[in-house]
Amino acid sequence: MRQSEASRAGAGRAPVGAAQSPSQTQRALVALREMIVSNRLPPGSSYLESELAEMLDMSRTPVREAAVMLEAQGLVEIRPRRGVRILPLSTQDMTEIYEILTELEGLAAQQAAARKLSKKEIANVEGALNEMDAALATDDRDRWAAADKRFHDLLVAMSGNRRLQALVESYNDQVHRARMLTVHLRPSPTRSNSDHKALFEAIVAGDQKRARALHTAHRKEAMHLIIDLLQKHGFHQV
Amino acid sequence: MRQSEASRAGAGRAPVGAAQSPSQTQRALVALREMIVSNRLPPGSSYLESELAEMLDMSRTPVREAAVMLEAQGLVEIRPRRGVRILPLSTQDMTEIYEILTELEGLAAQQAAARKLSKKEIANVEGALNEMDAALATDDRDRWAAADKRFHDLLVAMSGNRRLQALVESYNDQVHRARMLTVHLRPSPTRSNSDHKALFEAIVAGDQKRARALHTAHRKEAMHLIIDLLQKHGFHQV
DNA sequence: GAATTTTATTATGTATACGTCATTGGCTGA
DNA sequence: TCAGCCAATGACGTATACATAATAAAATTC
Repeated sequence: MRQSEASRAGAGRAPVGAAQSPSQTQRALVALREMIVSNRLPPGSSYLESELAEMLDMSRTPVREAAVMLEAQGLVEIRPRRGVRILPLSTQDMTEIYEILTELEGLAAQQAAARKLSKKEIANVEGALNEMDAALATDDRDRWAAADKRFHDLLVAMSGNRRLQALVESYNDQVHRARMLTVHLRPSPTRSNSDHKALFEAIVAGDQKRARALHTAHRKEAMHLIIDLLQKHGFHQV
Repeated sequence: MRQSEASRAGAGRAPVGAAQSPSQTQRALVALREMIVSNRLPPGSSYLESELAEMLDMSRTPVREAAVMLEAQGLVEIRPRRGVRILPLSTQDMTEIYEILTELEGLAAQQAAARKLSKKEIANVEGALNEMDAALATDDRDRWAAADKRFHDLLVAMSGNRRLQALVESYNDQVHRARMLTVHLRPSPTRSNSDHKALFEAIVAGDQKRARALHTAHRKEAMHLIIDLLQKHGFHQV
């Protein structure tokens, strides 16, 4: 029946340098995370394990396993007999997360400044910066947000601390919805772009103190901007 | 057979104000984490899911679920067909974790200083400080380590940021083994105690900058101490 | 008519079943 | 003796089965 198709499709998909085998659990994890982050499973809504299993065309087992992982990441809550609930974030939650992110990314910026960056790393960051400028010129907010995310991801990767990278990614997932929401409500992020450039210069120059200070200030500002916007527009939860 | 005894025992145990229901998964999670951080399951060793299930007298399902959670926490690695492996930490790993911890606890100290602490909070911290002094007087290292941990846990709790608390706890679990190991190798932690007191004074005085700086310095020192000790004694992995 | 008890439904937690794939030991051939 | 192949064992991933507990619904009594 259904499962056999699905597993064959899954097994047969593996293209050229496929990672390992896309296990059902992995599929569920990726699919659910994507659906949550993209707001297709809206915050506050609940789903029975069996519903999700049917959605993803697999049995409850891998869905459950993925749900456990997502709960560990703070994206959902598993409530006995009431299904998997997509966690909404209050402004309080947002504050908690941004405080942590600010801190961790500040550390990343400092460590990145302490390193000797490769040509490729520099080129990648410059690519992201240019992309942001281009997006700004046409006021393409989604494109800008994507490039902004890329810039921050690259920066954290440059820290060389893998755990730091994973951690920041995880928390970014949690606030992604809110960020996407406010990116269309906020004023044009010209200031943000110049911040990024100054920060990058400090990193390349190896000025650790300055890199950290600039980044921390940048993030704090972004945090206040987002939280104020959410409150002004009456989103007490996202 | 076995399971029926076990489940009856589990269901029947729930004493007076029992949390929720001690599900098998919860039991497995708690038991495994305890065995790992206490070094009863030594780093580098591997266990088949079926072995662990037998150890804990339950089926593979809850063991697997708990293993997934522990993997998310970074304590184990699930290797297909090779069992659940207790992750050893290299000095590189220790460095990564301590860098993050230093940062997060520094933030916690700052935020604690920004708050008005309750009488109870202050009393608790003072209790831990006294306990450390007492332990120091008899050079009871295990007792000192327990009080030290309590001090740091209290401090993070005082930040008021729940996520920060959970995060720090999680990373502390990961380095717990190494800390226990070195606490017997290090010189008497008199310096540590005076550091703690100065830090606490800064927090009570509401001096955020100073609280953070003191804490960061304290943690950095501890990190170097531990890593140097491990290297000097030839532990390249723990 | 309302409240309470009883029954029925249903989702979950956990055990078990089962096919697949990897690894290991033996066997064959040189 | 050793390299390479093959078979067999076994662990895992995932599906399914099943008992339990909770909720919803229905029925009965005052």
